[in-house]
Amino acid sequence: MAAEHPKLTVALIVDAAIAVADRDGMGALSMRRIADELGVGAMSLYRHVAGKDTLIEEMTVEVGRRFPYPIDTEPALGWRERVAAATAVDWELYQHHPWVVQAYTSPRYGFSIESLRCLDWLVGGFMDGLGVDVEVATGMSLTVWSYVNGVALAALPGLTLDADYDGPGGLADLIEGRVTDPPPHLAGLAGSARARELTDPRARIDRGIAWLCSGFAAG
Amino acid sequence: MAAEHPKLTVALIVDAAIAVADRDGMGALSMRRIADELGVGAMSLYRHVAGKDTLIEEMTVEVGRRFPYPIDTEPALGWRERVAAATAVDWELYQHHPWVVQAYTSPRYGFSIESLRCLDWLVGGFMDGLGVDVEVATGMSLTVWSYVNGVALAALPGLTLDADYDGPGGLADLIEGRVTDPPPHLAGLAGSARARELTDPRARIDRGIAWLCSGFAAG
DNA sequence: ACGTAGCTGAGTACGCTGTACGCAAGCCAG
DNA sequence: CTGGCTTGCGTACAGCGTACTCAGCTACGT
Repeated sequence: MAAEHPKLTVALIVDAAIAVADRDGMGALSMRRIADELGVGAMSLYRHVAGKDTLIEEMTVEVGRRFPYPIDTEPALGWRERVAAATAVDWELYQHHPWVVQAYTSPRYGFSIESLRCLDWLVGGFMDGLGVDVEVATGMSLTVWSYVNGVALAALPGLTLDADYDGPGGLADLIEGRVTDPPPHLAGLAGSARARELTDPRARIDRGIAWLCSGFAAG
Repeated sequence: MAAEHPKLTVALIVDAAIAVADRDGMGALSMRRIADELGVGAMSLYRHVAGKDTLIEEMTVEVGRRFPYPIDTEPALGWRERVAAATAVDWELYQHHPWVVQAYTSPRYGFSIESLRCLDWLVGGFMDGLGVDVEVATGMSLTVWSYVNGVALAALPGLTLDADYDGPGGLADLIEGRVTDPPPHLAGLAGSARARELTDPRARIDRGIAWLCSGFAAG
């Protein structure tokens, strides 16, 4: 007590929850841990938050607000620049808060009003730059988002609690030559320096986005 | 024990676990539920399975075996056909066992030896059809996989237990005109029949794959 | 100044989870 | 028949989300 907690608002709870998730991962995020972080009883949180699911949704909205697309700061960007900016911002977000990738998984990608504004920004770029209609432009935008999410998700280090899994997966083992009797074509990857780029998520995103943009431009 | 259980092998446990996950979802998958399914004590499972994580991994391997790529049955397919076949098989797998998409999330995409064979098949198609080297071909294959996963993940109905979320997301609301004051470009989606295709995951996959293949072909 | 209504935080408790540990029963070799 | 070894089971523990109840403070009408 002793007036240690300013007031215990929902914003405070969301901040504490983000701190816990950043530090210990989504698997360690529990109402009791959050309450401990605030020096408060677990049930006190429920005065301000409906439940864990909605808390997580508010967490994703909050961190999304902290990593905004340059919608207003760079309004005149071309469609390729917008795609690059969007993936860069998303990637930065995932680097600072890996748990959001999982969070996007469960409550079905909020599509908050802010998300719609971001989507609209991408869509506008495609429409102006490529002359496509809204439907096609939206499809392109969603494709970019899905791809970035897909790569980020697969690249997540230890998502829930599986610290036993050593590295980035069997592909790295294969490249490093630790796989006996690899399939014929993939055998060529063993020891290849350029193949090591395949295990770098950021590089994978850029390559994939380049292919996608090439496909967009080809109509 | 009245010889009711044939023997309680690991295969039996995996089958029961798959049945539970199919019926009640990944969120309801617990060791006790699996044991009940088999008419067996919960701790008995641990004689044959190291833990829940490894069980889930064995489940994904098993369902993967049930939905094989047409590697041996259709060896002469071109690269576009291989991509189409791979996405079709993956999609079918996700339809029958939605929980695998989540499972791929956690234990960091097994990349079992069987997965490597599938990857190799795609890689071979790209190398033969487009004349690219192993590194590029592997990048293309991984891009396809990541994209399909990304779409499937976002399209999952109720992943854990959030039955409160009604539909496929705010985008559908926007298309149906249930969003007040939508962003400028996206406003054009309201009431568009063609926009409804944007909420169909299968169609989204095909569109995105088409753009990707176009980008692959463009070099 | 005082009574009171309402808000806030905390405690207890329930049912669920994964699983470490130890014990009982059956099978098979000697 | 006897001893080991395998297999299944029951108990127990720590942790989870959260429904319900109650104590204490705040603020306001009178």
